[in-house]
Amino acid sequence: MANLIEEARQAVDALLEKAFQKAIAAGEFEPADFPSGKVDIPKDSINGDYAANHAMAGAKSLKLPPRKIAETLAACLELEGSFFQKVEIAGPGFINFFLSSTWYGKVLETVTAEGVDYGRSGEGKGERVMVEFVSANPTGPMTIGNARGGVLGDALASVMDLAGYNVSREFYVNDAGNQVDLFGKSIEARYLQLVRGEDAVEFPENGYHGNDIRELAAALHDADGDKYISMDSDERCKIFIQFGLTRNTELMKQHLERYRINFDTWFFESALHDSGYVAETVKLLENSGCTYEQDGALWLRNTDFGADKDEVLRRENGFYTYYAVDIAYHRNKFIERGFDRVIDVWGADHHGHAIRFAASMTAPALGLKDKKLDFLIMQMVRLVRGDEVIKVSKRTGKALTLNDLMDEIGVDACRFFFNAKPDTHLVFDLDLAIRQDSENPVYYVQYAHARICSLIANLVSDGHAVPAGGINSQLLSSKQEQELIKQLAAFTEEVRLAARDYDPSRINHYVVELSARFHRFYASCHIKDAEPELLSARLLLCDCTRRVIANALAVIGVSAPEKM
RNA sequence: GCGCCAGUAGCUCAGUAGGAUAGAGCAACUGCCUUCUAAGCAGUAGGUCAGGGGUUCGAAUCCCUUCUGGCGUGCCA
Repeated sequence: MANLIEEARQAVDALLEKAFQKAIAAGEFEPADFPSGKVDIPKDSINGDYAANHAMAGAKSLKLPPRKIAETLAACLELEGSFFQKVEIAGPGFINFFLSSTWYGKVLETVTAEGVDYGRSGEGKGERVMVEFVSANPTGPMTIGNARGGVLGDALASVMDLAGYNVSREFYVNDAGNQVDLFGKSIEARYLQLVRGEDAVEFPENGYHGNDIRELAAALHDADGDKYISMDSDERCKIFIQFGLTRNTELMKQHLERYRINFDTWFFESALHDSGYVAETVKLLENSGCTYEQDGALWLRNTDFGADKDEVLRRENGFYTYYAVDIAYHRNKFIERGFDRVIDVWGADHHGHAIRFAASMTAPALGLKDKKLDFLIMQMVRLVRGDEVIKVSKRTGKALTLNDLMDEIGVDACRFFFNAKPDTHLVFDLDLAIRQDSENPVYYVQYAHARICSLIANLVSDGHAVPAGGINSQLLSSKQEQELIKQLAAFTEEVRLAARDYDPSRINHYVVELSARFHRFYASCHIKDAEPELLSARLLLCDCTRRVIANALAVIGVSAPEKM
């Protein structure tokens, strides 16, 4: 549960404050408050491992030039026994701290002691969080957009779990509404075409043209033949919808499992209708006076809550709109199920809705004042093949499915590739994806892991053992060794930031950098032929690296092979 | 029109709760395997951080503005 970066930062701050008080006592500074500065990790370690800007921040209150303040503070510092071995003054007045072997040793001890839990922190304080993601329409197979939303939501949930939140993953199944009716009519048309011939039956306008619809119709026809012909269309569609939704939902579960996503709950929209919860929620809004009737429909006066337009809750025909259902659904998440925070992972094509919807959720009648609703809006995936842009649409059935994609590039590459920063437009080149082999960074990372596993196995078979601790960390003195250890130490902090920013792609970059540092270490430091004490220390360093790569890959759902 | 997101090396992208000389991978070029996995390492070359203003000790990062691209602005979800 240790955040080693945070500990080092706090250590710098504490050392400086102590030096500051000492300087005042010695009459070097006029009495003043300790200037609040920032402790950063410089890009170039020539500027130290940690850099403090307190001297610049305190220039005004102390009425002294920053460099002078820095020099005085540095002179008063007591580094004996601390995480640091020396400081330097540089640039406009930075105080640069250089880590000591005490700290490097502590990092390896911590990783060893925490094992699979290394990276975990109590940052989230057990706050109950729901991440709702994918939630693909059950009217067809999942697409490449769901591939992105899937890893994003899943990895976000993992990162938040590790950061100490109590996280639940949910898939919302839209098994009601217009789209579902259209789905039924599409299957019906394909079924009738099977019986009466393709040209004898008209396909509904805006229907779902995908092959999966034909397959559903064929499955019905294979099983029950012409049995549904004589039936009333409404009744027939009801049966077809039931059949199609059940089958599609089952398929989505299978494919998501293959994609290594396991939802805690599958929540069905129909349940909100059947239990009267939608009606109850709308009534609540109606009673609070923030609705009005116009053109026979019931409207929510959303402009009262800061939105740019009002919304229809109930149509003239008495049916509730998706908007009303969404409000009910989110009220259910917070009120009935008690989540403190809900994060919805939505595509950018819903961002307008997200803004207006967030406004609606502040309606006092809903009683969600202390609750937090956040949206993780991910930009669209642009599908291209070389220079050609491929237009995808579930309706026209031209989409590349998630399952096809997993067949082509594998689950690991797929998860790694789609775990990109949410707010960048992702260009997915099919040509590139298909020949994505050793060019893919996922292999670079997996190779590092496999390399370490093999290395350790060889040493163990030579009679060496991974030490449980107690190594001489002073021996790990090369630049490559120290850079590697610093990266190991950063994992917990990286997880914290990924959770804070809702950006799990940070873990990708982290683990690529960690692997790079390992490869550099490996190329410059031999282990097998090192002196016993050094061999032991390096062996532990390798083992810790293996551990952290595995932990990081686990967070983003990518496998860590022992052999490649 | 208004709103959201983006624009960084030839390509794909890091870096954005202000920090020091803007980084990596791919592609190009040069080295390194009879010794722990060469799916690797070391090096060369590549930049008006879209343009312009501002804020300050300091701006790719914050503010304003222009341009370009994607998306939204449904009684679809």
